[in-house]
Amino acid sequence: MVSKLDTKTRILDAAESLFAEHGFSDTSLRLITTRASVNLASVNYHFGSKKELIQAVIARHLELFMPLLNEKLTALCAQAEKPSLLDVFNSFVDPLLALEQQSKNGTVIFMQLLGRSYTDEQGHLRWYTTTHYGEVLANITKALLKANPALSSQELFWRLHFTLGTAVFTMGSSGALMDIAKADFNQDIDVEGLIRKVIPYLASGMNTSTETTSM
Amino acid sequence: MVSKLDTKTRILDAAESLFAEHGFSDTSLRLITTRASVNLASVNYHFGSKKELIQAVIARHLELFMPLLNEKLTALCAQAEKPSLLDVFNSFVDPLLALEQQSKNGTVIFMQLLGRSYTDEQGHLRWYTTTHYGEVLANITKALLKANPALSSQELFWRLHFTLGTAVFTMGSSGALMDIAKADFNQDIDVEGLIRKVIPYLASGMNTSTETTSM
DNA sequence: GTCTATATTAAGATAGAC
DNA sequence: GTCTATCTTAATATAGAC
Repeated sequence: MVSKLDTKTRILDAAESLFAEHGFSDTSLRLITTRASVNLASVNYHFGSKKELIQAVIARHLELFMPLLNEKLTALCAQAEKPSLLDVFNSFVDPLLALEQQSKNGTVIFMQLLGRSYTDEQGHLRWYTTTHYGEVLANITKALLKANPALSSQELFWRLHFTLGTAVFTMGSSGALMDIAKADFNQDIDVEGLIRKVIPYLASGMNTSTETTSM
Repeated sequence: MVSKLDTKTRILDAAESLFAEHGFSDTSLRLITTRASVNLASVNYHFGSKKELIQAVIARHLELFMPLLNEKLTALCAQAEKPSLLDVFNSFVDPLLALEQQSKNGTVIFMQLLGRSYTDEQGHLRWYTTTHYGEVLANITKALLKANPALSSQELFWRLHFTLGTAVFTMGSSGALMDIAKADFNQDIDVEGLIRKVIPYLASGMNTSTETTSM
């Protein structure tokens, strides 16, 4: 079985890139099975329905990403009495880049799926994530609070979602953004470069004081 | 003609809220016409196609929002030699809130449409906006550069998109976020409150220096 | 497990009477 | 301008042979 990837994997690979590119609704099973070079009926045989295929695609990424992130965060919290916000956000870099190895463009696809899962009708993601990875989410807030103890849990809640929005939108449209950067500024930047570019922005937002400051 | 809104407006009103809620693809013409209490065929009579209806919905918001924003920005640039970043971002508040008067939940719907226009396959928006409102976009960058002259045009490009991501995501999912805030923190916040809460975050990100800083 | 063939449903769009 | 009725296409899903 070294020869070729099995049908189930081929479907997952094709589905994830098409979902990320066109969204869930605009990606038909015919499109998926054609790209995967498998029979149309095999999706329902292996996954039961399109809905369950969507879940499987998202789950495959989360299963790789979440444990890696959890490791990094617990290590950071164990080692540093008061980590910097940059340290906390930098903990996301390796787990995100690890997705590149699982599938081509894995990092970008993962972020696009995150964004679509939040907005598209199929917003099961929030529920799925919190029930399956509640511990990791708790560790994220724990690390951020160690880095910035002045944050109230309310403020942390809001800023976490501001952060998520920036990250999802930026990485999700990274293809277009990198193209523009190349055309307008002759700037070559890859996914890792983009991640490292957005992190200071995120850290700054998480760090700012609530009061109206003079700038 | 004081009695009832005309068919065309009824369709636009129904379509915009459904598009914002379910996305373009997941909203059928049948759903729209049912909610608008008009005949199915009237969409094609008045707009030609679903695609053109989508454009019309977006255009109606932009036509109200963009001139208002332009006024604020030019006034700010004329009046202040070096406006603060908070001043620049505060210029968006009134134009955004003006959308509330055009249609119920207009502000949130507008931001949701912005987000969907960027991600959904129907990403004509970037083209439409730049060709129709290039002057306003230029004034946005002009104001930001006056407020933070240290920004290179490259950095400004990236941070503008970080900003857009935060705003679109936050406002677009504001319904869910406000519900959670109420349930978890007993915090009552409305759309204007949310806008005012995100602005310091945006200003901070736009202000931060590129260098790795100690935090 | 994989294939062909087909059932079923729902979508966008239009013709033509009023 | 508005309505009913219908055309055409494409989607998900399944039955049943191999």
